[in-house]
Amino acid sequence: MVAAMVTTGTRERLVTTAQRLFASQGVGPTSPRQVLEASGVGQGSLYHHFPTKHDLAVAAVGATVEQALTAARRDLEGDGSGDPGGGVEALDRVVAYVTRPREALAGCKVGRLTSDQAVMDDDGLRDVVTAYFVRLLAAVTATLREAGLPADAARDRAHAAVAVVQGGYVLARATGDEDAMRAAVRGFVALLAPEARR
Amino acid sequence: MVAAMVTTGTRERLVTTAQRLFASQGVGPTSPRQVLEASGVGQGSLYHHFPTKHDLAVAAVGATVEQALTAARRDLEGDGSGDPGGGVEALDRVVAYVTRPREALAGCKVGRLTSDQAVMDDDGLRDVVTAYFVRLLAAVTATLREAGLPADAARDRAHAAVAVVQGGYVLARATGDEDAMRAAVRGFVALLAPEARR
DNA sequence: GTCTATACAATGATAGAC
DNA sequence: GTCTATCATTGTATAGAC
Repeated sequence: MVAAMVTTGTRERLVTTAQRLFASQGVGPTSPRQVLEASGVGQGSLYHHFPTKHDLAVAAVGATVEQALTAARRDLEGDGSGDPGGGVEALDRVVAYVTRPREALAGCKVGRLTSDQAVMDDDGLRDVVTAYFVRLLAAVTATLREAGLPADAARDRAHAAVAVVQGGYVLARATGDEDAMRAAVRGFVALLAPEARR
Repeated sequence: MVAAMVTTGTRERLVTTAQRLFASQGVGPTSPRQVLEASGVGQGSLYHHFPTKHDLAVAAVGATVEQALTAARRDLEGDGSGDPGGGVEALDRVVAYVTRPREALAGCKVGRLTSDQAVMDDDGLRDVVTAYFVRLLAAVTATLREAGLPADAARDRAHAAVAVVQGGYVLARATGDEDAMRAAVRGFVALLAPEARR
């Protein structure tokens, strides 16, 4: 209970450094050597805390996924009152989620991993990515149901909403223009909530 | 004029093999050695035709992009008559484009490259990817204008349409479920063309 | 727990014979 | 144009001292 706060240790530094490198280069192309050099720890330290690259990747990708999911839920959850009008209306929360400013040119920290062969070939890592999208889709679907959509429509539109964001990242990176994501989101929102209060 | 047909040579075999490997593993993770072994040619042959991996990648990615663009245009172009009713209506052609059956679990052969650091760090390769999406977006935008949308709305909805397809690939790969792409597309089409003739 | 040194395979390419 | 042999570098660890 006393030592619990002092955890800005080597292990944590390795994880945050790995998160940063994974986000910018992907998991496959990032070597353990790069991580230890960028974090300033020695060879032995990394392999003490994380015997293999897989172990480091699970820790770093897991942390990234938790952070991303937390951010999405902040957008999507109402005030819990259940009262229409008690918080922001459900459809507006979905609009808030898709329109949230994003670093479009960097790509989605999680979505990009679906093209990372080192991730998809590793059962443990792939499961972390799968769980992220399953939970994200469930949250968006629930919010759309709250907005009054029937189950099938809610499910399909939730998939479309998340896909527009993911595809927006792809378009922004491909064209080198972060407005490409904004255009995609605008096009979708105009259809989903034509009267959206902006 | 005589020799022009006999071109099922070593060079072409290398390109098609590279296309296949790039599509399944990405460009970065595919080694020249894998390409020459899979195509059955010798070390020297590959490096004779393509002095560097970059040269091989430009040829293979360029071919893939041309094929993808040709397929998209087949969906999007009318019969050229300009007559409403002379061919399939413009909005239906956009619906045809987004609903075309795709190997969702494999990911988009071009879109995946935006997460491939080896591609994005190479000016020549990145330009090929950029050109693909610029031309694809232009084609979808033009078709939506033909459908009667004003310029801004056509541009935004075209971005949304292409993003839904790209994001559909991401969702399908992430969840391991090819229906995820179909759900995203269905959700989008229900909004874009509620009365779509299916 | 952390450090330096080392091992061993794969990558991307070159050399030079045929 | 194609082949075999070779090479320098990087990736992923392991060994063993402190």
